[in-house]
Amino acid sequence: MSNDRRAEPTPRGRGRGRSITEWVRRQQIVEAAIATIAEVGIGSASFARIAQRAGLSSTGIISYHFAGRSDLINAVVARVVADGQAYIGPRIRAAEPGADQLRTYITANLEFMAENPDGIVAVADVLSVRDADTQKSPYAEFHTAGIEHLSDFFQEGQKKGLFCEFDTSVMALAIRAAIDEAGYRCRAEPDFDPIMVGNELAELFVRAAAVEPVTGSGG
Amino acid sequence: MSNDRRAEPTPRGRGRGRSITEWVRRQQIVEAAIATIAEVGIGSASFARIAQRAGLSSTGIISYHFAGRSDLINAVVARVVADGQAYIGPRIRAAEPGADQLRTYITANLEFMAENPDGIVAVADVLSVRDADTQKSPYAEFHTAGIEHLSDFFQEGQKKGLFCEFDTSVMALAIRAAIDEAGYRCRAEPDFDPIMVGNELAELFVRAAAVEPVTGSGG
Amino acid sequence: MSNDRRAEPTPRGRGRGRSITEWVRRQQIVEAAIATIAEVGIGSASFARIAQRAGLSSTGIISYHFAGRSDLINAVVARVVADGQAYIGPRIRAAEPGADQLRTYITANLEFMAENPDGIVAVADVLSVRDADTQKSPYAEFHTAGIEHLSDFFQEGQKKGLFCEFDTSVMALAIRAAIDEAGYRCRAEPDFDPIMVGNELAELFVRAAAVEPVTGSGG
Amino acid sequence: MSNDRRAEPTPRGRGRGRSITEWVRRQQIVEAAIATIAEVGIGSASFARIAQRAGLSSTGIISYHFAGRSDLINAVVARVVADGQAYIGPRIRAAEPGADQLRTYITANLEFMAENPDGIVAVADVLSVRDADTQKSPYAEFHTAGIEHLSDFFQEGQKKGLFCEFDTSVMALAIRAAIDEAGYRCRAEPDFDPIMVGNELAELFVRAAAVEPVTGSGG
DNA sequence: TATGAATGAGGATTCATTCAT
DNA sequence: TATGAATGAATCCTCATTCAT
Repeated sequence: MSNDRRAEPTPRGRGRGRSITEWVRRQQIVEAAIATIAEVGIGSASFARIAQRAGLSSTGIISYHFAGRSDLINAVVARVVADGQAYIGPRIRAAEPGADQLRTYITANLEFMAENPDGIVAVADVLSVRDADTQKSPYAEFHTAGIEHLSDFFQEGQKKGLFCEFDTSVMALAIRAAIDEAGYRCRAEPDFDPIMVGNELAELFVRAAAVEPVTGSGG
Repeated sequence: MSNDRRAEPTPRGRGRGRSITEWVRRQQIVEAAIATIAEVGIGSASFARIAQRAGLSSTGIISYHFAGRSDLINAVVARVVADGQAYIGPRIRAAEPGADQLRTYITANLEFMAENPDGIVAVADVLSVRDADTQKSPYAEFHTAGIEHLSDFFQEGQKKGLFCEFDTSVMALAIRAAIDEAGYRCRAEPDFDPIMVGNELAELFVRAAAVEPVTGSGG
Repeated sequence: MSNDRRAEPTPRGRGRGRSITEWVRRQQIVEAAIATIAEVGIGSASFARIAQRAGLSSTGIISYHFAGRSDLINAVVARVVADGQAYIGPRIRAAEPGADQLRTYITANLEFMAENPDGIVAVADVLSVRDADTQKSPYAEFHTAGIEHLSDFFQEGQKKGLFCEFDTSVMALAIRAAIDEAGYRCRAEPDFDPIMVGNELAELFVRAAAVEPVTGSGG
Repeated sequence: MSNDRRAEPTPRGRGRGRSITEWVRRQQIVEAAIATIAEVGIGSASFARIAQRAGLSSTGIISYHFAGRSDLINAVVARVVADGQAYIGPRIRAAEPGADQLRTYITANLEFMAENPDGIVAVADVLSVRDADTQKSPYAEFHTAGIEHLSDFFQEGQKKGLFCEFDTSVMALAIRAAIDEAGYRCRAEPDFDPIMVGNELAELFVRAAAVEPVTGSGG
């Protein structure tokens, strides 16, 4: 009847997982959304398709658990980012500062990708969407946050003499772009070998960032 | 989303420019489409918006000149790719084989981007779209073609000893990804300086591909 | 919009207040409904909004206590009408027959309105709703009952020579309409002074109904 | 896909009736809307029902000709108001200032109503709708404009000694409310005789507004 | 009794496309 | 060729209601 502000005595928004049932449903929907986006693309990932994949009998239930499309997509990104950090973080912290950490960052990303290709593809797809008004991706914060983090990592490394001189944000941009692009390939090309590509990318960027000629790079 | 083979009373599809008016109209629409996609994103670039920007009074005219949405988008990609090749090709051929050509490839790409940001953004956006059925980007051929071309370039270079050993397709992938990502930034961030980034990226990848330690970066 | 006869496991409909808790809950919901309708209008007064205002955590509880939307709205009207009669009735009975009672009827209505604006607005709003099938307001009985009562009052007055000749139902209609309209204004216009308007309306209709030229207004 | 601002190279909004076809369709839709609102009420007058009554095969066509629900409803109100003014205006101008004009105003309104009951009911219904946010009727301007006009009429009359002293806005409110209420009755009650009621109301308010005791009311 | 979750119908609106002018 | 009007499928979302707990 009207397009007024919401009014709901129900979960919807960021219902910090009040009940366990609700949390399970949200996860279920988020996972279905990830799979759907990865399969048909964000542009075709309608509530109907997501509900269908989740085995739900109605799209209304998605609207019930999420405040709207953006809320769902935010949850998708948050989920993948969280999973990724849980996977990658420890590995990086276990690596030695400098080239080793850089290598680990890249290879861990691609390993995670190998195990979770849908998530990576879905997020990359989501990030490519721009709002018609603001012209910016509403979900870009995760992306830029990741890149800035990487940039900081290089800056510290440079201070410690672990890396040569270069613009750290450009380096971060290039690495992140390569990883994301690899995500697409991972799904599009059956032959794509993420582990191999990870190693190659790692050596590539280690060469580019190394403080001095990398003599015996990989071996 | 799918629809084919109809009794076509008139030009439509690839009507290789029946008349000159027809050709002009197609160009006009393609340019409006590029600007629109660059501005609001492929997901919101409806025929209505494109027609509006082109100063057309009806969306029907787009359907008249193009066999469908895909046809128009193909034309968009083809146009940008052609423009890009016209800009970049000569510069590369003028450069010396090896590192210099690589530098030129990257910087020329970003120079082109600086002069034609809409095109780059539009194409990058278009390429992110996947067909719901095939799961593949219907426009990806241009992309993969470009990458394979770049990969071939490295392979030849390696044969001639101009580049060190690395997986050429991974290197090509990384470079292309960095350039495309830069395209996004170029539009999203007002401070983004494509020329500077081009130079940085060029040196970055030259270091990564160089046959031996790059001592003096630019010369 | 239509639905009836179901196996009712519990109170629901007119369960004349099985328990006291039940009665309290119903009152609570009815009051929330009145406030909600008055605020956002009958068209936007969804169960969700009403439940929210009532501090309930589920809309299900409304469905539990009321047989349906109509049942709730009926309760709303009944409640306001009852409150109104409790307020106005004694005042009228205390007044002298004829013009004085008429004055009292009108001013008491507007006094009640001044003290209970939500109720009046809500009811006026509710009465404006018509059922899609029957084309009649399902809640109109209260309205027409009120008007007929007023009409009877005038008829008796005319018999006793207290009022001049006029169509009593038209007079009743006009008075009731003026009072209801005042209700809307009361909420819509911050400056609206129900007491003043009540007095003005009272004199207006006394002039219109008086048996002979009204010389001194209040006496 | 997105809820962005419109983009349309087509009529939609107030397309001041560019083409004649468009104007005809708009009229057709407006008339269907009036009939539908009058029949099932504003709350149930969905685009689907209106399209059905108008013999349209799709609700999309309504969205095509009107910028949205509000635009359509505005057109409904504007149409009825225009028709009403065209009917009533000349009659009032032909009447003599003072009581005669007042009588004419009321009777002409009810005559118009007798000939066009749907319009009156529809508008009254529309005006009863409040926006959930602003709490005000988005279409109320016509209403208040009409009342203010009437109020001015009385004020001038009072200056010229044609009417006795009373609050002119309260009088205007009462008259307008009575007329609108009559509109409802006109549809709800088969026996309702608008001409008779018009005459009764006219005399009623003439008595209430007359400068001195009205001896021979109608003659 | 109360709750949260689920349901499915129905809401307006946008979209690419078609077709008679 | 170009236009405006029409189409109907598809979009997200809200709603009152039901039901197991």
